[in-house]
Amino acid sequence: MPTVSMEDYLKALYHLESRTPRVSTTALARWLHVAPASATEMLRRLAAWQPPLVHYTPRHGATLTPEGRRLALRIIRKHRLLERFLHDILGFPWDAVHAEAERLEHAVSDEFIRRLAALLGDPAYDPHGHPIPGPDLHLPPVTDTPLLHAPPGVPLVVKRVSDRDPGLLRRITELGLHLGQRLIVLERTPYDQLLHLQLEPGGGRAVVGPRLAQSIFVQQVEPPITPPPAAPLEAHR
Amino acid sequence: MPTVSMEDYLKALYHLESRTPRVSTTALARWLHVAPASATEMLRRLAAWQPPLVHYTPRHGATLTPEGRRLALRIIRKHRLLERFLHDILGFPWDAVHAEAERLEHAVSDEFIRRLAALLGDPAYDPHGHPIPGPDLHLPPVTDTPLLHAPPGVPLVVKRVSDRDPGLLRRITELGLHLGQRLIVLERTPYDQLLHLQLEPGGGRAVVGPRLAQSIFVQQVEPPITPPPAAPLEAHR
DNA sequence: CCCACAATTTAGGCAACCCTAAATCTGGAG
DNA sequence: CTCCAGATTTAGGGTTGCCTAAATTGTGGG
Repeated sequence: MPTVSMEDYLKALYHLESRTPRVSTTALARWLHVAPASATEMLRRLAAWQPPLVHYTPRHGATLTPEGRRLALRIIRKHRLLERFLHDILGFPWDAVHAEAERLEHAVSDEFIRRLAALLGDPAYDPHGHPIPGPDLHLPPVTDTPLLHAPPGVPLVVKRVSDRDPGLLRRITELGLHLGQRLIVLERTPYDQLLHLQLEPGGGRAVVGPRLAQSIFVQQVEPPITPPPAAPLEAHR
Repeated sequence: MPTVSMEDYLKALYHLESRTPRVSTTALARWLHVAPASATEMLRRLAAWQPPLVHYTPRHGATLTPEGRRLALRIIRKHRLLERFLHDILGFPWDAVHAEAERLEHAVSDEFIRRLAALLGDPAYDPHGHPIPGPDLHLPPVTDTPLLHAPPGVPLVVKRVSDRDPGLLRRITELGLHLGQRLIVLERTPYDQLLHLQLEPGGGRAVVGPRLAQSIFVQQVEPPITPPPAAPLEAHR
């Protein structure tokens, strides 16, 4: 695999921080497919940066500093705008844009990105539904949840899908799912091993396993003010 | 300055070979702004490649092998298509596209270039008038000559300009010159120190020194047999 | 024909990445 | 409160580039 740059480490830290406030060396290494020792080395470098890009306490993980977060978001902006370009203008399928953008994001200048954003009409989301940080690097709040944890019986919309695994994206497409797709969770088998879905409109059916259900993010369609008092099917978490 | 990759060495060798069949270490090093020792090192590596990318005789310079030339042309194709894109679609001024393309050419995939070429309508020339190798890496024969050596008194057209020096490009623009510009060499002072030009139509005048005159390539207007290929899309800004 | 000088290569180092194998911590089970 | 397994870091190397300084070598002028 191609070598991983400092920028990739910042991006990875940013993504991982949304799950755990402190990111462990191992989690970082696994995310980037490098050896733990390589992650340690880079964390030391990032912490030694002037100004520091991470707070790093050996053996206790790391967090991005504001400056580190700023740099991470700049790259994420580049990445997602490039994905829009690759998809909308060059016509790449959505399972191919990630890998291509991954290489380009390190090569494009800020000026390039300014012009590209203007050309694309300052899009707010990438082809997988991830929000694109604005020029000021702001992001809208997250309002979707993994399909895996979505309540059954209520109408949902697909808002976002993970993009790192092309195979996953292809499977999602094959299931007839796409951004904006409406669906309802009909039934979940014990331990969330399988989710039975009804796609709307058209009433198609689909069954997804937990890995897929964790990679698809949905939102309720009629934003509920009052949760239905009727006893719902038991909710697993 | 950013680090220079193996691909850059191949490109440099390709360009330099059009001047001297055998390229010296020093010429290569100067072209890439690296120390001679760095060029020596890379020549050894390129010659040790499997298959060899250069024929290298220590102390007597190097030549590209067919395989090396093929790789060089692939990158040049990427570079020039990217320049067209940056200029025509993103609106970069023509003195800025080279530097940007220089970074991007190493990051884009072949698939990206296929799609980009289609989007652009398979252009034959980059914004500076350099021919773009086709997918088969073929190039049209060179039919232009440096303005410096153009005959006086006959109508000429600007066909191509060197692109490595943004300052030069800016000066060319300021002089009122652009691709397709018609002109006549009125007079050359001894030793080609200065060329007096008449621009047509409009009859403007310009005086250029030898450096500029060597960076501008022209062709006589009443073309011998072959009609000039379609000029690249509109002129730069 | 020789020798000095310019061109080139060699020697020895540095930076950013990577890895494996061998220490060394840390935290949770008992 | 101990002890161990897993997590992490350290040690020692590798690769692609780059550089300076010190040999070399080839060649053109005398």
